[in-house]
Amino acid sequence: MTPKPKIPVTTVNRLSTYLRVFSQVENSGVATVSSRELAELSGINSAQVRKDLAYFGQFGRRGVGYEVTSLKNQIRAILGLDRDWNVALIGVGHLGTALLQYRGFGAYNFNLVAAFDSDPDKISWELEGVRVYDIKELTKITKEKKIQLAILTVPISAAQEVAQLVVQAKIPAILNFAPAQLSVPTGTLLRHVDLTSELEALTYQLNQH
Amino acid sequence: MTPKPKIPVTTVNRLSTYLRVFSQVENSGVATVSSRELAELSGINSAQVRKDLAYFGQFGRRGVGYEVTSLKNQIRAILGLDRDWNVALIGVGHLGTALLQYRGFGAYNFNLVAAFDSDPDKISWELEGVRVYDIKELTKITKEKKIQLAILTVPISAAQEVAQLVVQAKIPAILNFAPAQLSVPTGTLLRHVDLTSELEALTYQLNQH
DNA sequence: ATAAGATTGTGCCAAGATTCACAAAGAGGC
DNA sequence: GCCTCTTTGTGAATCTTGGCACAATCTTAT
Repeated sequence: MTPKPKIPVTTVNRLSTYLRVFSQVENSGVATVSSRELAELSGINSAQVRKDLAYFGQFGRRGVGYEVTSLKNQIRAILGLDRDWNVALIGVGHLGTALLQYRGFGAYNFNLVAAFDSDPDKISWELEGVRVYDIKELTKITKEKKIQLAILTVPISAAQEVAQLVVQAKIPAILNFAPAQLSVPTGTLLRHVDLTSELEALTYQLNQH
Repeated sequence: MTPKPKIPVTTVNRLSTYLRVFSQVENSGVATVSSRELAELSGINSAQVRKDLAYFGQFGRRGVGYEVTSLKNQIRAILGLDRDWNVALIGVGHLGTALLQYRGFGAYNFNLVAAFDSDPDKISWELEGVRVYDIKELTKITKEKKIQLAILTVPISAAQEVAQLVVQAKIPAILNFAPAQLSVPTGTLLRHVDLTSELEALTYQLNQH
């Protein structure tokens, strides 16, 4: 039914940046903001800003700019942040524990509703109000708690195996922190955050003097 | 003197992926690998793989493929991983502490040689063998320990201010985990990892059914 | 009303990245 | 030595993304 707009992936990635800038601007009490100001605050070209926003509708007013609060809410809706998302964290090691404690996730629309591990010493613990379940219960708990996102913080050796369990449990999206190349069926969304490769991109450039 | 090859940034980002795949393949004892196999394991088009690798030299042998161990070392050298890098972690909160404990960094060529914070309760502590210094000592310790990379895990409110201190201390590269838009002078390298925006990219797609 | 000033939305082109497709080069069998 | 098979390296074609530049639209002042 929709006119099939074909939004570039790069545009979607930038929406988060705009959202961050809007929150910042909103706190300073400004009511409207122009694409030029937005460009300065985000480091993105102003024509790019206008084009990105125009993909989703005509949000601006010529001669004035964009109404901060209204556009912030529009972007939130586009990103699906006008509702809550239930998140599971799989792998309660160092990184997993830190993310459990990291209030950044819980703060907005992401509810960490369950954690999973295979280590009997960790199962049944409660960390920051989140219960740790046996990974064997993943499918059952996913249904019960309506989990829609899985954050993978398992060791590299277990990553592909656990990814398969996530797919079987019908969780439709994975954010993978394990430094492994995962293969999932089309239909499952997958994103990869690799701390080491971020550092490597920096050392590459440092290495070129 | 070099013929100025102009490597696309996207290519550099993929080198880390190839490196990961090579380590995996090497462990399974295979001596050579073709661009088609590499493509399957990495999810990247085989012509892309060949072109990426060809930017840096003629590493393959026609009819055979690429020699795994040799090419792995070549890529490591290109990324600057044939030598060690001294890393400082700034901001010893939940996420910072987790990264200190995360052996993934130390494992390869990244030596976490110092941590910094402004909280007197944390200063002088030692976590995982890494001493926590007062942020006021950043310039001094940077010189002493030859720090080349800074990982920023400070609260958003302090991020820009701390980034300025890092620049003043002449650390040439920053990996920023704070969900803030930092501005640094050209000459300082900056990369940004935002966990929330990664999740948002997923909810956007989930939201489109 | 009208004019001056600001700022959006977008057509168009340039730059960049990806993929195709094929000649060149090596391997291996006979 | 020659034929077949494999696989690289790369020119050309295609697709994607970015940025300029300007007409269209709105605001405000007089």
